[in-house]
Amino acid sequence: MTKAERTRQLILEKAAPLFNTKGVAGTSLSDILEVTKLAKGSLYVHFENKEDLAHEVVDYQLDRLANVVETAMSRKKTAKEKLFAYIDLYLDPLNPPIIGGCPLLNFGMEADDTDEVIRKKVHQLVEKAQQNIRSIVERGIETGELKSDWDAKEFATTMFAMVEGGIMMSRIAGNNKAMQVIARSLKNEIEEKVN
Amino acid sequence: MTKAERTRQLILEKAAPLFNTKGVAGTSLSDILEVTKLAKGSLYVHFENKEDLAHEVVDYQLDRLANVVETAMSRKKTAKEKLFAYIDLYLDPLNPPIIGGCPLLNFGMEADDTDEVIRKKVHQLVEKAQQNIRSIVERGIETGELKSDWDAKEFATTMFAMVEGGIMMSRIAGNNKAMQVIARSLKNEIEEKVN
DNA sequence: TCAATAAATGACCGATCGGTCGTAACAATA
DNA sequence: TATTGTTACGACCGATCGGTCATTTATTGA
Repeated sequence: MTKAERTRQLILEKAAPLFNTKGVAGTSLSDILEVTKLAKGSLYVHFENKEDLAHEVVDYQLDRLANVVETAMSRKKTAKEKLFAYIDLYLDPLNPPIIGGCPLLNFGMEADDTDEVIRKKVHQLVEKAQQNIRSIVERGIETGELKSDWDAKEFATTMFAMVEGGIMMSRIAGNNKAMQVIARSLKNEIEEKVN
Repeated sequence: MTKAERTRQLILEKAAPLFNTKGVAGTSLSDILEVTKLAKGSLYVHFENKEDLAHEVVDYQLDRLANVVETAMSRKKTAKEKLFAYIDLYLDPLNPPIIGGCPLLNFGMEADDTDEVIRKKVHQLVEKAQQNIRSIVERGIETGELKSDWDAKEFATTMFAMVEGGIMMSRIAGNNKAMQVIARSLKNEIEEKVN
């Protein structure tokens, strides 16, 4: 890892939680300089401008999220276990694995009307996440673990919506009650589909 | 309505869609001056500062949302019809009744880490919306319209989460497919509980 | 080891930010 | 209609915004 690569990585790591909590518009370069302990000129060695940095930070955060999910699920064998692992990842939206909460929700809702580039990046991962859930259910049906009358695609959509909605509710409430109700409800629904 | 009241109302009306699409941090006073055709000093006749204006705009938007929901549901008689009316309100997140989309989602996700006052305002309406759904289900059970084994509170939480999650997904995707799947799924679930 | 290359610095820039205030225009009311 | 209180105005303020660049310092590879 060259010096440049290390510095670039440092900036992304330090800037990511700022953008994810305060938003892109709400985060200034001086905020980033403060946490990185770098001078302003250094930022521009590694990034074209604030917009470019924001886009790279989004990539960085979405990669992290994808990895967290991937790791948690790959540890499990059965479809049910994998789905439960996914749900468990989001059980505590007030102390989330990624500071500031789900970047899909945060960046997505800020960017939907303001930044087409970010919107598309977020969209890609939203699609991938649903595809992931869907594939697990479909494979579960194929192996006979899950009942075959289950609409995998529809379930993927509703499950994803419930999780994101639950995160929103819990973060707004300042407690995790909503998310716990939702997790229980989702797990019941899955349990009913296990043969 | 005095002159002051009219001007104040004008500012709220014109500023609301700006805040709801670009966010509070992403909206400048000059943006607001442009759409209101007012001079800067006028803003400060009616509001203390930008933060105060933002809080009043949030109140204004949440009142509007509450009214839209209230109006749509009060037209209907049965519990099923009322719940369907609620769902139908959100069927087209790309052309929503409130410009910029659901203010609970927009303001909520921006404010959860940055503005406690807004967070609490949003929280109140989120609670009220759930309570509303819950009451309708409970009354439906009492009148015998709905099956009595239905957990009204849990349903209110999951339904609200699904709708908000569906809005998020559709706005990020740039189409309404996700929301339509969710609406259909919710309506099926309700239909199954009708006696 | 040392020359060539790259990264880091921070003073500096114009633009824009949120906010103030003296003055002019207007509205309300007696 | 005259008077008084209110609203609207916009030049102005200091601070901060995102961004540049000549110079210094550090890294790299021959």
